[in-house]
Amino acid sequence: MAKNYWLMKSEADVYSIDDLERDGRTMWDGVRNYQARNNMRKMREGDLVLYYHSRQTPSAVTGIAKVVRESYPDPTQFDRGNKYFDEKSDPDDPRWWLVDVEFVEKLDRQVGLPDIKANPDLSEMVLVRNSRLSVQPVEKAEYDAVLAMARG
DNA sequence: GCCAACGTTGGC
DNA sequence: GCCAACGTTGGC
Repeated sequence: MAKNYWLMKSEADVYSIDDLERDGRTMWDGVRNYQARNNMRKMREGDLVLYYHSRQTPSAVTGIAKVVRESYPDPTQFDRGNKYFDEKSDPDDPRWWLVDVEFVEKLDRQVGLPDIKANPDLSEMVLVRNSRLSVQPVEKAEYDAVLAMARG
């Protein structure tokens, strides 16, 4: 099966590419949106991820990560007291799933949203068309185009 | 900090 | 099953 490409958003001041670099890998917990969850369930080990910072100016792709563990139930949904606790989720049929991702690279040059929007080859990116989805599929051509911009 | 766009909830 | 009300995300 061919490798797939994705984009995952993180609030820059909550968990940045620098945090991922320091930790090496992380559980992508706390996603509570069905479309985003469904996308994570489609991820396969080795898929590559554009790491995107929202809530910075400008928001931007700042790095690359890799899927290193395929989807499994998000433990925070069963952890009463955790901010992501979901009392409606049944342990025998978990509602929320996540993947583990590993740090690959921090981009020397971030690719800002205005630049992405200005690139006609990227006008169909989910990021441009539905700005709120936090885990999105990315076409290989789009992935390559973003990295080409990062590398000048 | 504001608010538009979007997703979810719940009353009917 | 519709849709108004509400909450959240994220660009600006």
